[in-house]
Amino acid sequence: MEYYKDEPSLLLAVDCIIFGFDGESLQILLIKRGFEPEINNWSLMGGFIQPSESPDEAAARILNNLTGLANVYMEQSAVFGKPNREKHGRVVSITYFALIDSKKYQQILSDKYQANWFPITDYPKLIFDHVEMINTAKRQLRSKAALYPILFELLPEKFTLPQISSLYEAVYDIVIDKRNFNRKLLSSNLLIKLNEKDKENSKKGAFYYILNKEIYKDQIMSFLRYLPSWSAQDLDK
Amino acid sequence: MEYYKDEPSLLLAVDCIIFGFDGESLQILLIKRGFEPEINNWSLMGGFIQPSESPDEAAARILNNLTGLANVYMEQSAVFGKPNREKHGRVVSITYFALIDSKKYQQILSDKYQANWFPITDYPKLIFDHVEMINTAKRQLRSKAALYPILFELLPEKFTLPQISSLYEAVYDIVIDKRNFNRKLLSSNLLIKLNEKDKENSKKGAFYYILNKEIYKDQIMSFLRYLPSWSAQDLDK
DNA sequence: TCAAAAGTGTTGACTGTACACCCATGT
DNA sequence: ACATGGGTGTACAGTCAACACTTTTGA
Repeated sequence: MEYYKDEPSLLLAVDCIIFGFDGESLQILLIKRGFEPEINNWSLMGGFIQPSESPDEAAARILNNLTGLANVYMEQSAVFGKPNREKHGRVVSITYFALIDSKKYQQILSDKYQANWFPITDYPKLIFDHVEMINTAKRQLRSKAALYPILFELLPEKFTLPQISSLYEAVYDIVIDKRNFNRKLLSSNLLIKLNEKDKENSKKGAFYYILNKEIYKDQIMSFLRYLPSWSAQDLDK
Repeated sequence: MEYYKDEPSLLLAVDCIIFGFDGESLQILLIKRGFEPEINNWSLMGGFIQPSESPDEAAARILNNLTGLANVYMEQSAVFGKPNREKHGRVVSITYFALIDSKKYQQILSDKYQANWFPITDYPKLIFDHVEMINTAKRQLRSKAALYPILFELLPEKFTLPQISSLYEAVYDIVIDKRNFNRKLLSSNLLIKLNEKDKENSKKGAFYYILNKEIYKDQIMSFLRYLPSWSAQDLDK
């Protein structure tokens, strides 16, 4: 630090916005904060970046400590750093958003950890600027998902066509014509049909599909052009 | 700081990737760094976040100090924070990208400041991880511009149709059919035709247009669907 | 008069959109 | 047998994509 010794240092934190999907609606994972200040109030999962780790590593560590989750899709979202966003001192926070299949972890989370899923449309009061963080992440999720097929990260490995359309309906808050959407989806070659049906959600049963990983890896969702004439308001809400 | 006093603090910097367009090709603004370490080597404009300012304010201040520019389109790009990205101590850097009409500032910049425009395809060796920062910003610029009409920020207030298509050709590194592109552009109602021609670049002269700010404000570039079947590789280069 | 860039129109292919019915099954 | 959700087909409309020539004017 010989050169920079006169520069002001500060605390750098990470907060994770964890989106989940249970087959019906979009959810968000929150915890009762485990340390002061604001202990026991609902909050995003957060923590401080340690000297030995990058922000990405910190986000993965924090997520793992607080929920047991690992190997989850996660990406940098935004930086929140207004001087007074925390009253107790200068803390700048980098947010990350994660996408997971919330059904897979429902039990583990509430048993071992103080974490709980809430509907994205109705969650408790949060500390600091965490609501703003969630809104920013939601906006980014929509933009990103308009170009890349990342929403599949919210589904189980085997999923059905009705599940995908519900997912898109939940994320963009729109109504989708399933006939057209399914056609578009299938013509993308992203999906491989299995000889197996999900009988949980209907009597007839819906065929399972899995992702064609080869194509998925770096595919742009041109098929998403199907979504009806967006306006910027739609994406920015 | 009563609660967080045991947490590790660090230095938070801001680096600005300033994209410019001169009517022909995409450029980037670099300076000879004015302080140690790495003094006098080419670098992005950077500096440390001060206690009284948000990251956004720091970015604007640094840009203004080093170039005289103000009121420029700027947005957060990404965070770079691997523990050893700078050898002289732990510094995490938030990058911003800015878009400006480079012709407007050509003289001022090289006279009063140590700043210089370079082609985005050919610039000098940079310090630290600044090349990676530029590549990330380029990728984000492409994604963002595929959904929002932000590239107009790179043009002067009055611009011509040939200028817009050159701009899109430069940003996406593609060849555009001007007949189709112009038609699409005009049908978006984003442009207002002036009764005045730019005679600098051709003998016949090209009509000037200005943006229809009302529509521009929150318009999605659905017209950009014109761009030929992108693949993720195209956007990610 | 020639060179250089601006501007303009048409057609066929494709993709998007709107719309309604039958299917398979568990109860 | 009926209620529930899954799946399929067609026709019209709109957008995209490919294509070449004329216009203007300064040198």
